[in-house]
Amino acid sequence: MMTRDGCPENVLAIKDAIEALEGKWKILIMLSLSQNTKRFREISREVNGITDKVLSKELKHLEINKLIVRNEFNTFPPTVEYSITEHGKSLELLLMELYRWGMKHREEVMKD
Amino acid sequence: MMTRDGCPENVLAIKDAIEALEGKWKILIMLSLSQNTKRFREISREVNGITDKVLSKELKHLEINKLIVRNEFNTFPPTVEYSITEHGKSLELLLMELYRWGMKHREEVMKD
DNA sequence: GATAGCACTTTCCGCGAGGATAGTAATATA
DNA sequence: TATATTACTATCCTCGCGGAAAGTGCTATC
Repeated sequence: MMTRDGCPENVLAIKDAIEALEGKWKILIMLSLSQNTKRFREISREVNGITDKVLSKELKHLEINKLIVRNEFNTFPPTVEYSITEHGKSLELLLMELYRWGMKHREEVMKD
Repeated sequence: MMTRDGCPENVLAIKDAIEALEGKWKILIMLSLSQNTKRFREISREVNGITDKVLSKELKHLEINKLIVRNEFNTFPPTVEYSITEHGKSLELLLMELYRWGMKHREEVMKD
């Protein structure tokens, strides 16, 4: 894995994985939606401190990455529902690994 | 894992893990050092396009995170060696997982 | 005597992410 | 009649990342 020749293409896949998760909000939004389908305003209330503009952008990003789906009903005050896809659920394993390493990492860095 | 109550602390560990790896250069530097101990100029030649300033910053970041060690010899033209720590090597598994999910992710996103 | 190499640091600069705020159409409620 | 709600979009502004380029102290080489 960590070999010279593996560099370019492997790194691209790794970067794609990181990019799908990085930033201040994506994980929080995914966790919020992992409970169940939610509407825009519900998410914005749950994910503390996020602005509408940023939430809207992040949701689009997650949708393009097929981690969530958007469902629009043309009701009179607009109704839009967001839910996690199967692919989105497959993140759970990766998040577990990140969590595991992250914990080890914190211990390692804390101890002088 | 992806439960409501797990949110705050789990997310911190996950974010630490992501933060240790995110950005344009960290993974490339780690891959370069995973081969063997190297000097500043060697890394800068191998990691294509990085500037001295950024490389210097990234190396500091990696050192603080105990993923690499810096060894300074006070020779007349300065000699400094960087090498991977045991903790740094423990990244390999995580990178494998990121790679695996990243590949699945690319397939998923590519197919319409 | 000029130049190159090393491991940085410093300064300047541009761009983009993201925060704050306000606006939109349409309806229900007070 | 005024206001709240919904899911956004638009505008403005600030901050920080990261690139380009040059400087530093000292030596070895041409």
